[in-house]
Amino acid sequence: MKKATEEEHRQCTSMLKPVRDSLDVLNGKWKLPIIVSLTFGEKRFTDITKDVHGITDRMLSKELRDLELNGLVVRKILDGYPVRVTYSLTPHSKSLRTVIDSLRNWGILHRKKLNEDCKEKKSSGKLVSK
Amino acid sequence: MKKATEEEHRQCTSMLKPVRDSLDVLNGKWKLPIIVSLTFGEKRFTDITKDVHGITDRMLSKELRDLELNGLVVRKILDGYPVRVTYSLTPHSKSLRTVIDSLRNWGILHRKKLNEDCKEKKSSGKLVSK
DNA sequence: TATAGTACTATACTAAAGTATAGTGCATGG
DNA sequence: CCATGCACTATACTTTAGTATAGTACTATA
Repeated sequence: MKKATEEEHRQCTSMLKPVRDSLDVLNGKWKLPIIVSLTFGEKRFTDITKDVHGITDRMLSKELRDLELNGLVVRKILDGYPVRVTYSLTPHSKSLRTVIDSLRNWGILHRKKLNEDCKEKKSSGKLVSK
Repeated sequence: MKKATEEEHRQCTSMLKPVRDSLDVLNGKWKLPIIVSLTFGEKRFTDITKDVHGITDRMLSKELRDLELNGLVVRKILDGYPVRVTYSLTPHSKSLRTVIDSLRNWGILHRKKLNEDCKEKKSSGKLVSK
């Protein structure tokens, strides 16, 4: 039995490593939302601002830089009179699709769950969430 | 074309909402790692500490409370001489499995990608990550 | 008797994430 | 000529996340 738990621990560690690698790159409130916005195609700075409700210019600017450094986003400058800049996903960041889909599905499930729980104990009014 | 972008914007928003719901619940450096640890079965406080490398007692204690409030973790007290406490996943948090798997797979992929990029420009030595 | 384990909490702190507000330079539209 | 849009940057700030260290009350073990 002692042996089994140690084996479990090893398994757990090897499962955790790549999960944490992902979390390191995708951390924070905004990176995934920005990527979701860009899954709908190349966009400009202000377009992303409009999609990702509540983000400030400063944050968007910073997060785009981070994502570019990590090879998830490409920045293209189109010269013209008002210089235009577009952002788009790299093939690599397109592989995040399954991550995003699973988060999206879970989000839907979780909200449904909260509603159900809410109905059960209607009076208590707890919603929790965070 | 104007119409199409507005339609896209609506689509994007409705995709983003549940993704952000998930992120709100799973935010931070530790929640998913803790859940991963518990996917291997009921565990005690110190066992989780050992699995989730680097977490402090304070953080673990706080995050477990958060997760319990959100209905993702159950705390059981087994009375005995040294009082023992165990934590386990709820059926609801077991539905996070696909989220975790996708993050894990992407983490593996991303690390592979970094290594490849590193080989290409061997001299430059950039690894970036964060 | 001393040490270590169990499941934490308390206090104090630093660092990182995020917000608020304003400003820049250039161009077009009314 | 004034306002607005574009793609940002700068400054200053607050909030949250996370770290470090210590301590508690109890028990079992050496």
